[in-house]
Order: sequence, then structure tokens, then C-alpha cells
Amino acid sequence: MSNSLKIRPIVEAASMSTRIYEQLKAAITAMDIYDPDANLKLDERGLSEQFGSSRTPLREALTRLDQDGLVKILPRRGIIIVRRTKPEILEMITVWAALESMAARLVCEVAGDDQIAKLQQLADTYDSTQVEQHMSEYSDDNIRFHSTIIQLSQCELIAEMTDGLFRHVRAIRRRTIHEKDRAQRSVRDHSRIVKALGKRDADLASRLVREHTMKLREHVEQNVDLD
Amino acid sequence: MSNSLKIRPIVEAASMSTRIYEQLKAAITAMDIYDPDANLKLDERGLSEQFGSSRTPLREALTRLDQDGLVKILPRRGIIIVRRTKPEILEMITVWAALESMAARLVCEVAGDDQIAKLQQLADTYDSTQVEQHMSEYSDDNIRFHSTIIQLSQCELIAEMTDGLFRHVRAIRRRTIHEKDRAQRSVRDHSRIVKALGKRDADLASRLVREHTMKLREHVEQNVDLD
DNA sequence: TCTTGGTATGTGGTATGCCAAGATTGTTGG
DNA sequence: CCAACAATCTTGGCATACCACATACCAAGA
Repeated sequence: MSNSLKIRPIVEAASMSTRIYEQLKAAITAMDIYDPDANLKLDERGLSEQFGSSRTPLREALTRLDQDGLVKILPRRGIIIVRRTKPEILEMITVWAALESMAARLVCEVAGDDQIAKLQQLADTYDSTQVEQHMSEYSDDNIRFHSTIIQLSQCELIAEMTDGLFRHVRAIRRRTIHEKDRAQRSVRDHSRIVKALGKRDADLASRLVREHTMKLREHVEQNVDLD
Repeated sequence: MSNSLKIRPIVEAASMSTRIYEQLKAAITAMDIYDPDANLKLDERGLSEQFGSSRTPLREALTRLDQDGLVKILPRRGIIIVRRTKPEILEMITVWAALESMAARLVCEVAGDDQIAKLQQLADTYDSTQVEQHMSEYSDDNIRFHSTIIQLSQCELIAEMTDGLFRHVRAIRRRTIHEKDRAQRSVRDHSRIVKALGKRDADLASRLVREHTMKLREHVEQNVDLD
């Protein structure tokens, strides 16, 4: 045993409004906002009561969510959780493609071989022949693969920006049709991407990443129906 | 004369907080925040008095500015206008490159020939030999060229995201050294970009745009000194 | 039954006041 | 003269009250 005091850093108590903001964000992210029966209306006074606070910090949280684009505040009409239209979702995927493509380029420059090896591991978790049996898990690991690329790029801003995009895109995944072919192709794409990163071929890697994500765009455009 | 009343819809007045938000954003954008003598501290109570409002709408505006990353609210310490660090600026330029590069790709697909012609016009305004004499105007036209590409991509999201980036990058332009060589090369780059767009060569156009912006990144990295 | 003005209610916007926690200044004991 | 402590000021966080506008409901008249 150590002979020194074991001090854990004081968890800096977040302000009430910040905690409310985070809780609401998590709650909105978790719910299926594209369910036609979903209740998208928020009640300021009711919520402030539930959180045991006054309206002021709650309103600050809502302002931030509004700024994030998660809710829309309509003066004297109410606060609603926003549903993205299909064109908006497609734009998000396009931007995602642009950012991750650049991230791949950066990875080629700054990542260590060991880090790329870890990426390899993520890509190899699933064999393309057995993906179909583990679709639900694959979905998460798929996201993990992509966000790992972004992490390895060491570009904090790209990480921030894609974080918001993932949140929205994830929400409509429940509405996507899972073709088995797509999953298999996805696994193969990942493998190719890792290989390009390993060879430090920035042009190839960024192209593959872009094309891979744009395939998703195509898929959503053709197979996802909101409303 | 018509026999019916001619009524025009009441222009819905923006809320106090929104107007304050916009004014503050414009004011912060306009000032030189990297001037060592700049006063970066904001006073809630003082400002609310200046705006002739109470603290509440002002605080909402500040919350939004905080969310935008323009100011930082430090509990019980004050509100300060944030200065970007050099690494942050470099990341912004990188993201800008990624987004505009994708925009160029989209332009190849969706823009009409007439629109590209208009872009050509912007690019041709300056001859590479006479740019040096009109540096200040060129600076604005330069931005105009790039934001036009983004407009023509018809991707609203890219437009939004780059808008915030431009705001920050523009702020440090006052601190950049204007080498005449750079301006000349810039003009030539623009010309090449337009040509690629005209030929609908998406790969080439996106590459040129990316390289062009990354040159700026390089330039800022080597020649701009904040603090 | 249908139209229509009135009214009650819901909802976000704003004003104001108090509080707690840093920051600052002043004071005192060594 | 200076360090340490205390009083005071500053400043953002929060609670509460009231307002203006949107909406829904209702009743009276056609």
C-alpha cells in the first residue's frame, strides 16, 4: 500500500443547467424520434418540475439544445424535438464523408503503426461471411471503427463535428433496412481502408473512406423512408 | 384600384435575445481579438444596460455565443471572448479544406454551366500580375470565391459549418503576412480550380481545392504568430 | 347547424432580486 | 515591512413573477 493519501480530484460539480442539458441530450438521443407516435413536444414548466429546478436553468439548457439543432424553440407555441428531413440526413452523411475522408488522410501522416494495428483488429473482428449473424453488435462496432479513425487523426475539431453528426445519423439507423449484402461489403471496405492506411497511401485511404460513406448515403437515399 | 384592403404581413420582430445575439456576434467578429491590448472581458450587467434590456435575454445571447465558441463563460470569474490558439486555427483550416473539397466535388455534379461561368468571372477579376496592387480588395474577393463554391454545391450544411470557420479564420488574417508571391499563386490556383469544375472533373477539382486551402494552412503555420 | 367574437388557458420572453463563490481590497499582528 | 486573515465587492447561477401572444374552447346570433 502507498503511504500517501489517496485523493481523487474533486469532480467539479457541473451547474444545474449543464446537467440538465446533458440529461436532455442523452434522453433525446436515446429515444426513437422517428417513431410516428413519438411525443416530440417538450414542456418547459413540466420539465423544470421534473428536474427539481426553476425554469431558468432549464431554459438555458434548451437554448443550447436549440443551438445544437436538437430541438426547436417556437415562441409562444412550444418546444419540439426536431426531426431531420431526409435531405438533411443526406447532407449530414455527405459532410461526414468529407470529414472522415480528411481524417483518414491525417491518420496516414500522424498515426503510429501500433495504432493502425489496433484499427486492423477492429476491422477483423467480423468475417464477411458471418457478419449477418451478428448484425446488432456489428452496428456498434461499425461506428466504433469509424470513430477510431477520427480519433487517430488527432484532429479535435473533426471529432467534435462528427460527434454531432453521428448522433443524428444513428437515430435513423433504426429505420434503415439491413441488407446482408451491405454488411458484407462494409466489412470488405473496412479491410481495404486499413490496408491503405497501413501503406500510408493517403490518397487511396481518403478515397476509400469517402466512397464507403457515400455508399451509405446512397443506401439511405434509396431505402430509408422517414415520415 | 382594388376594392380590398392591402395588408402586408407584419414582419415578425426578432426577440430581444436574438437581436442581442446577432449584434454581439457581429461586434466580436468585427473587432481584432488578437490585439494584445484588446479588452476581452464582457460585463453582463454593463451590457444589458447598454442594450437597454434586462440580464435574462442578454444571458441567453451569451449562452448561444458560448455554444458557438465565440465566448467562454467562467462561473463567478467573468465572460471572456475566446482567442483561438494556433493549433485550433490550423484545425479549422484543415476542416475547411475537407468541406470545401467536398463542395467542389458536388459542384461538378449539380452546378449549371452558367453558374460556373460566374465563378470564372470571380476568378478572372484579378490578373496574377496586378494582384499585389489590390491586396485589400483581393482579400474579400478571395473569400467570395470560396464561399461561392460552397453555395453552388447546394449543401446547406457545408455552408453553415464553413460560415463559423470563416469567422474565426478571418480574424487572424489581420495577423498574416501578405507575401506577394502567395497572392499570385492564389490567383493561379483559382483559375485551375474553375477549369477543373468546368470540365466536371470532380477528382481533380476537389484535389485542387484541398491543396489550395492546405497551402494556406502551411502558410499560417509557418508565418503567423499569435500571442 | 354554422359562423364569429369573446375568453380562458398555455407557452415562451423578459424583468428583477437574491445567493454563493471567487476576486479584491483593507487590516492587523508578527 | 510583510504575511495572513477578514471584510467587501464582483459576477454568474438560480428562483420567481409578470407579460404578450397563440391556441382552443365556448356561447350567442344568424
